[in-house]
Amino acid sequence: MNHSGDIVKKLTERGYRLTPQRLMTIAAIEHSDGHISAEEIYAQVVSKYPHVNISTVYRTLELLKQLGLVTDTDFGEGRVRYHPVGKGHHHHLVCQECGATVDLDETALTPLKDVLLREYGFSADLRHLAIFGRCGKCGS
Amino acid sequence: MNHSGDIVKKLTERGYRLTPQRLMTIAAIEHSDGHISAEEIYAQVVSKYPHVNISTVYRTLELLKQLGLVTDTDFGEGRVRYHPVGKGHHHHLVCQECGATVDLDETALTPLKDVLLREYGFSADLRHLAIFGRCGKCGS
DNA sequence: TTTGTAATTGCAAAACCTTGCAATAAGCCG
DNA sequence: CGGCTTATTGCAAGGTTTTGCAATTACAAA
Repeated sequence: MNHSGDIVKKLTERGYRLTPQRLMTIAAIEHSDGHISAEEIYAQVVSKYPHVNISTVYRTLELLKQLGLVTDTDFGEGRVRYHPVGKGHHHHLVCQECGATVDLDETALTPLKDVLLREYGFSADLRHLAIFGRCGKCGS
Repeated sequence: MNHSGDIVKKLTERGYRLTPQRLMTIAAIEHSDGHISAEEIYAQVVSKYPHVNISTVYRTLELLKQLGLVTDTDFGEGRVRYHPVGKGHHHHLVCQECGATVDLDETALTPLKDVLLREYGFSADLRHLAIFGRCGKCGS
């Protein structure tokens, strides 16, 4: 498991510049509970660096996503939430009826990943998914 | 397998009103190749009924989605594409490197669906998914 | 430490989708 | 057919995210 600072290290390794905007965006993600929205990140960044633009936050998030350092997940809230890959791998079951969410271990998706690789030669990026449906309490 | 007209039938059965806006939106979906965007639907509707508003198209799509008559799938294009459920069930593997997409049979997701139901009592709505990753040609 | 260069940012605008509200019209009933 | 009720629509505004472009700045190299 990675720890705080890993994202910064990987950015420098790959030759990306360490701007204050990027550092603060990364800090917000790493210090979050692991499911933070762009707006929430932006609020934290602005509180210490008022003239930062939210589009810079979005561009940093896009970069981190491309580099495989964060995942973005749509929980059906009308906005996406970000998760540092280093903070552990899991998925979510989201009930569309009552809104309840249950964590799902990474291994639940492993068989599917293996089948896609074996039968289609396709390396699926199945990280931090939100799977929608109906939970037991809400019936079939 | 359903055929054209099924969506309209189900709407009336459930007591929804058959407005011209809805009928034209439904026709556009049913006559499409099965992966049509809201903007494309809207263009078709407007060509015959110029004063229709795109928010009405979106509301109809949301309704059809709730009723399980269409699926909406994000292929990573910045907009969602709609598919009439009656036109057959399948998924897509989308290569994030070269953009190639491969169809995947519905059955590939059945084991996962079964596990979620058995072990979590969760009835997952795994219809017409886009699974992102890297295809064989683009390497692991 | 200064300079040069190209990556990065801020800003403004736009794309996609949703929502509140008053006006409209579908379908029921007489 | 005509009126009634309430679902549905159009409009305008707003939320989330992306993008083009000129200005800025991180970092490498002198």
